[in-house]
Formats: sequence, structure tokens, C-alpha cells
Amino acid sequence: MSRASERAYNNIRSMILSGELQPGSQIREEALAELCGVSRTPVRDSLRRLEAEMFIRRNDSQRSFVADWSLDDLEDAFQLRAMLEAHAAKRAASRITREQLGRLRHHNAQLKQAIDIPNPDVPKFLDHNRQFHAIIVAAAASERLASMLGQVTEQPVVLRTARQYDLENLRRSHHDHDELLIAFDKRDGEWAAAVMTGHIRRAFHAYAQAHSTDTEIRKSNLAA
Amino acid sequence: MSRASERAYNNIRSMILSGELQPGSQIREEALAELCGVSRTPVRDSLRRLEAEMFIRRNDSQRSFVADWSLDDLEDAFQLRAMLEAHAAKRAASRITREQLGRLRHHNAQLKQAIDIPNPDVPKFLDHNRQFHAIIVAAAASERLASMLGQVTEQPVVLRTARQYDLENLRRSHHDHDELLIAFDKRDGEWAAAVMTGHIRRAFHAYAQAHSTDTEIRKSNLAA
DNA sequence: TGGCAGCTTATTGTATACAAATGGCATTCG
DNA sequence: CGAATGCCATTTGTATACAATAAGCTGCCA
Repeated sequence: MSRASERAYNNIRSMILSGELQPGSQIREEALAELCGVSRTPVRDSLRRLEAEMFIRRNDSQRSFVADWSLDDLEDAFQLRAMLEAHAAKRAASRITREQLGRLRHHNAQLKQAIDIPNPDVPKFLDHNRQFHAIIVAAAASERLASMLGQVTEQPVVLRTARQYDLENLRRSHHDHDELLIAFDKRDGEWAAAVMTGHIRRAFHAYAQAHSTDTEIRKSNLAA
Repeated sequence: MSRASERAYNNIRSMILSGELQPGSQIREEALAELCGVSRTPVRDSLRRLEAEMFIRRNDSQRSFVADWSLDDLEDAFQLRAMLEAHAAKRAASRITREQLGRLRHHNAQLKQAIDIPNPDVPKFLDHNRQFHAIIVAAAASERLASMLGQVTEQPVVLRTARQYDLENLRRSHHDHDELLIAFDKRDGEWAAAVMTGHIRRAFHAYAQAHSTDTEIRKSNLAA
């Protein structure tokens, strides 16, 4: 997609992910158009895309709202993600190349570095983590699977606490990655899938805990 | 979506599914606009949707083509569908209502009728089959899952043979449905999932066989 | 003759104007 | 006083004109 359209999409998407656009709030095409400095046409394109990705919902009369996810929705997304990503790991185990394995090791070493220091570099960890998972999805060699995973991987839920970055969880994540690497090395798809399932489910519980804590904080702020 | 947009989407989609628009052929927005009797705006909307559903692909310079599926693509889609629909069956087993079970039985009886006669009514069978599966997906109560299944359920592959309507397969399908009904009745999600997996995998093999036969016929026609 | 440059044409992207539809508000009638 | 209805404002849908971009062709030059 060319410039205006691309810009609108990225802008709106990041506004949703950052919480700048509040969950549940209505979205007006023209307002977004002004915010992005483009006309309504590319904004409409973006809204359709974001709707397909479930970042945005529309009511029965075509008005758009920022998706407001319940804890159930979150669990649902994570459940699907666990299933799909385990499947990806299984496929990857029999297809992954030496070169991809090497890159996997590289990113895993980097993310270990990011947390094995006095002042953990969480953004660095998250970046290498993302790339680690991306390589596995690529190795699975299924465009459809990749496209579906894209739909459940980024969660439009804003968390104000830092709990999801809990160090212990990050270390366990890294350990899972280590185990995945061995499973891939042995070409054991079942093992890889099992590790991945646990990996994602842990992520869910960390997320859910942060979510509930966050909700509590929000409520008490409201009460005050 | 309102009239023009809706019409354009349905028109284009059915033109792809019917083979009227040949796989691999380029699509021009204006041509479609004329065919549908609307302007390019709703056509563009539709193309974006169809692209997300992988009925259409775009090259690096934004030109659109009707997706051309290989046998591998087909297998990939069926594999994902089997996994997702088994998951749906499992979830449905613990959530399905008496009323939904009743409707399931109704449609299963109808599709049995459609093939248990001297002149089988295949369209009727397919319609009730579709509704049967739709009820299960609804009972699974996951919007995301439903949306993903939508993406892998309809295959833009035109088959000229009638082999996929092979009576024996239809009878086996009906038998699977019977077994699903019992599994639901017993609230046995694992059983339901297992039956569903086999059900979809059989469908794949029937489809694949028809596909290869069809390809053969096409080749010999080409040679003649 | 082969390939590259520049132009021409085909196609998509964007903006804008206008049409349709929806929601909210106020007024009126029971 | 409450509910229903009609009008006005807001928002989205569609068409069209124009801009940008990419593809294909032609002719020139090495």
C-alpha cells in the first residue's frame, strides 16, 4: 500500500495499541483523517483492515468503535494462538533449515543477554522474542497459518502495570526457547508443539494477571 | 455494508468461486465496477476483503489477481480447517444447548433424506451440511474462531468433475454427523474433536482426488 | 542485434463532493 | 407526564475527477 494509506493504517493501529484511542470509544472517519493528515478514503481502507483484524468493531449501523476486550476474549485469543503456534512449531520442526536454526540461536542469545544484567533491557528482549517467533512461523511455511497468527498475536489491551515484564517469566520464556531449539535440532515436532503450547499458555496467565491488576488499579482510581 | 458494496462483494466472490474469473488472471477494478454496475469505490472495498480472505492476491505493484491454488495450498487450508473445526467441536460439546442439538438433528435428518433416494439431491445435501457445521461453530461461541474458519472453509478451486459428490462419501459424512451428535449428547469434547478431524480429512481426500482427476481432464483437453 | 531511455498508456491511489442513512432532539398528542 | 413522530445534524456510503505510479512500447545508440 502506498504512502497515505500505509501511514493511516500504522497511525490508527498504534493509537489503538497505545491506548490513545480508548477501548469502546467511537471512531469517526473524518476525525481520524485529520489526525493522520489524509482524506477519508485511505482512512476507510485502514478501518476495514483493522476491523478484519478485530481491532475495531462496527455496530449494526456501520459506526466504528475501538474494540473493548474482555478477559474472556483475551483467553479466547490466547487459546487460538497456543493452538496455531504449536502447529507452527510442529511444522517448523520438520522444515527448519540450519540457517534458520542459527538465527534462532542468535536471537535467543540476545534475549538472554537482555535480561541477564542488573538493568534488564525489556524492549530489547521483546524485539528478539518477536523475531524468534517470526522465524518459527516462517519455517512452518504456511502463508495462511502466518496470516491467522498475525490476527491473534497482537492484543489490543493496554496494561498500565509492568507486571507482564516480570523477570521470572522472562527467564522461563528464555528457557522454553532453549528447549524449543533442542526439539528443532532433534526434528521432534511433537515435542516442539508441546513446549510451544506451554510457552503461550504461560504468557496468557502472565497477561491475565497483569490485566486483572490493571483493572483493579483503574477501578480504585475511579473510586478516588 | 450497504447495497452497492454488498452487491459488489457477492458478485466478485461468486465469479471467483464459479471460475468465471479464471485463477491467475489479472483483475482490473474498473472492469469489475462495470460488471457489478457500481463505481470503483465499493469494488475496491470488496477487493480488500477478498484479499484478506485469500481469494485474491496482489503483486508488488498493487495489481490484483485471482488466487491460483496449488494442491499444497489446498492441503494446507484443509489441515488448518481440520484443526480449527475440531477445536470448535470440542468447545461446542460443553456449550451446546438442547435447542441447538435439536436443530443439528433436524439438518442431519434432512441431509440423510437428500441422499437416501434414487435421485440424490446434492445441493440440498450441501445446504443442510453447511447449516449443520454452522450450528457447531456457533455453539463453540468464539467469534475469532468463527472468523478464522470462514477463511478456510470455502475453497476457490473449481472442479469440473462430479467426483466430490461421490455418494459413498456423502453417506460416510452423514455417519460422521451421527457420531458427532452422540458425542455432543454425551458432552464428550475429545470424541467430538476426533470425529470432526476425520470428517474434514476425508473431505480433503475426496477434494484432492477430484482435483487431480480434474487436472488430468484439463490436460488431456489441452492436448486434444 | 541487444539493451536501455524516455515516452505513452494503463491501472491504482487519493481527494472531494454529494447522496443516503442513522441518531438525537424537540415538539406534540394522547 | 410519557411516548411517539418528524425534523435536523452527524456520519457513513458512493461516484467521480484527478494524481501518482508502474508497465509496455518505441526508437535510438552502442
